[in-house]
Amino acid sequence: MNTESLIRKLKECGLKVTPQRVLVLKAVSALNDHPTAEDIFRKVKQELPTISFGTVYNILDTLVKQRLIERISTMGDKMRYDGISGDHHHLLSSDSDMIEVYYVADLSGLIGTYLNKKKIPGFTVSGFKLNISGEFSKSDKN
Amino acid sequence: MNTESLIRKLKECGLKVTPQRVLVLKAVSALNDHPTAEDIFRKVKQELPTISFGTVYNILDTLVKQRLIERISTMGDKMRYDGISGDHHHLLSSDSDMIEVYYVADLSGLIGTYLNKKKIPGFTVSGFKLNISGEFSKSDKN
DNA sequence: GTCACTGCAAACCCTTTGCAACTCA
DNA sequence: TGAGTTGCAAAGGGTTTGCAGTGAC
Repeated sequence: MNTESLIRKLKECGLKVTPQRVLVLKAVSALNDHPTAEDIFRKVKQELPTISFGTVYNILDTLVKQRLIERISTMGDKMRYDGISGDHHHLLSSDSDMIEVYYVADLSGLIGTYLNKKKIPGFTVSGFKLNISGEFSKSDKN
Repeated sequence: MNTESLIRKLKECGLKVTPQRVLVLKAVSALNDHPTAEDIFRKVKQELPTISFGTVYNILDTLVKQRLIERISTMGDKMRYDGISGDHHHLLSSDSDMIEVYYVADLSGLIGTYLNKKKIPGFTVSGFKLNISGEFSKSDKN
């Protein structure tokens, strides 16, 4: 995603546009493998060596609150972030904290239709994510 | 779940049966609301006041490795555990780390059938969990 | 009797916070 | 200019680890 549209996104949320924020947002988008805060920190530091860890955390928090990125839940200990937009679910490795994205429009449709039809008492659904656990075969990346 | 069957489960996994392990396993089963390690610690401490936090963590780790309980992923900062067996998914509150169980055999069947039919290249599915996010209405418990 | 487990406390590590300096609007 | 943001460093809090003592088998 280009810098201009990232800046526009920040402005649309009423956030001040700082180099740090643009770079963090760009890094989360670029690192499409659900980076940890540290991954993002290292990536941004390449272009802006003066940035601090605290700032990265602050910015990530702000971006999550504005729903520009997502915090995703994993089995692991660290938080991971997801800048990917659109319908996707996650493949989680059983024996490591490897994650991959699984795009499946029709599966989302299937579940969405089901949840719409079958109301859940006392709960209003706003979204859902399917975590599929299993094992990656060796040939796969990483 | 009664104590005998808990003990049997431990033995089946080749684990030494200690009062601490039995009580932790019992607590996770009894606390059906996805307790944190601290919840479990407090519960067990009622019956065994000498137990320590470290032991609870150690035992939880062991039980997860033996697949007697599950670690579940939440948006929150703390780890939560799930001793519930059987097909169920989770309702996650958007604005707190409240979790509830959602039993739906047919939804699981729906997704399971889909995943069986549509193979994922480079990945062998062993299970899945649907995280449904949204809002609980006030009338609901808590 | 042996070896694994417990209890305790310190270490660890990721994340948050406080505050002075700075900067975008 | 001034409200909001950054950088830094220290604090915080959940989890892990090391080790001596204990207990299950």
